[in-house]
Amino acid sequence: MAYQFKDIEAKWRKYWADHATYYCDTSDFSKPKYYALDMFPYPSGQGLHVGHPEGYTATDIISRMKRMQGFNVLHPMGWDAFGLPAEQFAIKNNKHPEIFTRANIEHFKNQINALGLSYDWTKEIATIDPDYYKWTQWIFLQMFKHDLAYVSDIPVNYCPELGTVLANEEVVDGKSEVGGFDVIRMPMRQWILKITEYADRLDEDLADLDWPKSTLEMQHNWIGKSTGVSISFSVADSDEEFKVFTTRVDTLFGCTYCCLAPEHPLVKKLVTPEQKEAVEEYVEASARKSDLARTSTEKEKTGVFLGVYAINPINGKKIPVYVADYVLGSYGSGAVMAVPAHDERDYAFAKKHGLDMIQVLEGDISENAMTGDAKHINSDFANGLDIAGAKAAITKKLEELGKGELKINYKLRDWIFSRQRYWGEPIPVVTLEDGTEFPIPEDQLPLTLPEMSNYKPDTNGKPPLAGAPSEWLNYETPDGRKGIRETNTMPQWAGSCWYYIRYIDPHNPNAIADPKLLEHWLPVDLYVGGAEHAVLHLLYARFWHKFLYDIGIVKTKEPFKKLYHQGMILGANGEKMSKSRGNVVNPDDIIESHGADSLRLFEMFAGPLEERKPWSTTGLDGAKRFIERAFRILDDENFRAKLSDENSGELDYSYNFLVKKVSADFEALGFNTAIAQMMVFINDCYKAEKIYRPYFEGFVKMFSCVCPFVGEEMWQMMGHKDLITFEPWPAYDESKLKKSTINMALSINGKTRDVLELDAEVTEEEAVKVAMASEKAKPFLEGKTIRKVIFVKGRILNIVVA
RNA sequence: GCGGGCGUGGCGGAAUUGGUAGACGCGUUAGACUUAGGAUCUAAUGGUUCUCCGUGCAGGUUCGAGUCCUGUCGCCCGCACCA
Repeated sequence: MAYQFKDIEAKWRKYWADHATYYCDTSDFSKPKYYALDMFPYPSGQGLHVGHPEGYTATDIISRMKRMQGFNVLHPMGWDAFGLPAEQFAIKNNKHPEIFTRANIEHFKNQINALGLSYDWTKEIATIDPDYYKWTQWIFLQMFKHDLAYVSDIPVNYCPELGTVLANEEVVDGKSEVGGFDVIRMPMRQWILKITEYADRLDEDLADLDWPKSTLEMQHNWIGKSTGVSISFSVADSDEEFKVFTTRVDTLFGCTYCCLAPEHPLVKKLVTPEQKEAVEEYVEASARKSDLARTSTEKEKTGVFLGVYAINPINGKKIPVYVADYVLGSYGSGAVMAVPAHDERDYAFAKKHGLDMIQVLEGDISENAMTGDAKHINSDFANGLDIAGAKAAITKKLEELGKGELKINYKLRDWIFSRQRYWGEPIPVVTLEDGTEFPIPEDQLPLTLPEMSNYKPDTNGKPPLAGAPSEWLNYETPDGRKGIRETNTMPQWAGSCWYYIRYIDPHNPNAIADPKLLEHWLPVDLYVGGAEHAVLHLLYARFWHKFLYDIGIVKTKEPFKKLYHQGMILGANGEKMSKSRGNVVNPDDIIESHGADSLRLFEMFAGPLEERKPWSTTGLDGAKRFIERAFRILDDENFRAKLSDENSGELDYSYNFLVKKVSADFEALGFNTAIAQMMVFINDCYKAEKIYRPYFEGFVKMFSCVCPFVGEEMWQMMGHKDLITFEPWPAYDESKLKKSTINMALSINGKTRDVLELDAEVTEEEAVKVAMASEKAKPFLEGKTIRKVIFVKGRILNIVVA
């Protein structure tokens, strides 16, 4: 009958759906649990691309193996469904964004089901469901109550084009990550989450995670912990003082000027009348610059003298104070002490502005600043000390003077959590007439989005919800105080911060999830998704999880034990797939032409999961060919006749090695090599006189994890009534892996000269004897003296001659 | 500049972690079967002056190096004035 993939896939797709085959009873604790999670997709209008099935197939293979191994497997899927494209659709068509979003979800779900992924759809969630975002809002309220959410007028990344504020993480090169529009900095009233409060724990707990090194490193750098000293500089002839942060307090004697960021509040206060005009012009100019413009002038260090002087607390020296935009207002205290001799940036600034340079460490500063370690000079009591010693001595002195203290700073900043958008979770807080923030009572959740006639933000940054009906906007507290609802909404990240928790108990009306279930199912055992989320989503989710841990909701410190990033599938030409390059492959077309099993097999076989791999049409053909070769053994009567209930022993080694290798490789997500071994086994079956039926059944079980449709079909063809899904995972017999004879390399002076067939238990003397008789080795041994013999049993025999 | 990763046949990639380099697949070639096949099966397939040469390049350690060390070149990803 040949391999009719369309019929086979349609048949099992329907069967699995009708029978809810992959339902997971999360309250069944009788078996060990395994939680395999995919990063849930944003249901875009384009539908799935071929990158989606890659990660999804990986977790699906693991899920299927774990089920066979007797685990209770939770393998859910859902929708990260708030987002910009839906809002833009709403604005354009003046229709509710949910219409667009629900249609996309429907499309995605059909596509995903076509791939044969063993999701338990009874666990399906969407972040836009009020039953779901009720709990997103609930978590926010808990954060508010624990002082982790607050409102502030702060300079933010505002994108006029998108009409909203963006998080620092959402701004790339001064442009919005979505759309690539210009982003400017301006002060606005925003909700902020104190992620910095968790900076230390987010950093330290990275050590316990089984995550890609690069991702751990990225998070570590993003948090950017640095230890230094905060020093107070008083302003000469004034009561004012300002603080600077430095990691090189040892160079304090070399400080010849100070710099304030343009945003620093003291700039306006301190500037002298003579310098006022120049300074104000400079401050305004840098405010107008986008982040991109500010960073693109990397080499050029601009700044203006304020006209005032500060006192270096360590030696009482008067030094000039500048305003310069190479100092960031958002890091440390927004002010620095400048040591041109030992800091490259200060060096460049000092050269340009003709400022003094005092060398305080030995070394050459004629061309560049000297930033390495050396003996201190010109540093009074710190002379002769190295960096560490001078740091300690000067810090101690500053502490005695009351002018300095140890301080830890982070690059990580608090998370700007509000967006001037319609299509997001409403923030469940009301601003009362007296200006205070009132969290709405929990029994009033969910706070649902109101129906609107216009979804557009206004040009002043007023959110769309400001135009909501007054019944929605006006609020009265249970004790009769009046107020106006918050009209900002949460960012898209909110819903994805905790979705893995809701899957465990998705319909619970009374709690985020049943505590007993949470304790049993967390953490997630395996989490697979794109590397583009290495900082954003994964850092935010860890932050929320740690908060939920602190308030006793979850019992694990970290949400995701093991993380894997699937590599991107590139176009056939090795370039990134894109419409403009015309190299986009649509999974629907492949399912139509080759079938979902072939698509899955190809994507898993193409190369290591984490590597980027080019698409290959011939490779896809090859995947299908392999399925056909395996299928033929049951389908073709000549092959079928070879199946035997008696073991001829021919395939003993091949099969047992297969089971061992596939078990280990699957566990390590090494799917390409596992599949290669399956191919070897099928090749061996083709050569064999007889195929021992249980061996072939074992093969089909493992094969079905990669190709579930044809796997299930073949299982049925072998006469089974029950599904292959819950069959026990094959075992292997270690004793069958021992060969009686082995091929051992014979090398002379390290170069392989012959391969000897030897008894597996051969001794060194016997091996050497055989080696001496080798025709191939003879020319290299004749007339030589044996100096040394290296014999590694089962591996190699190396004879050193001279 | 800093951090992370990677360089192996015509191509995607293997290599028991220091022990026969090139598994498996793609492609190519030959043969079989066939009215025919771009289907299927079988076999061959790193290069080569037939003796060697081969894992980006140059050294080193070792009986033995794709694997370890030093230097160097190239590519990819992230961060980027963080004081």
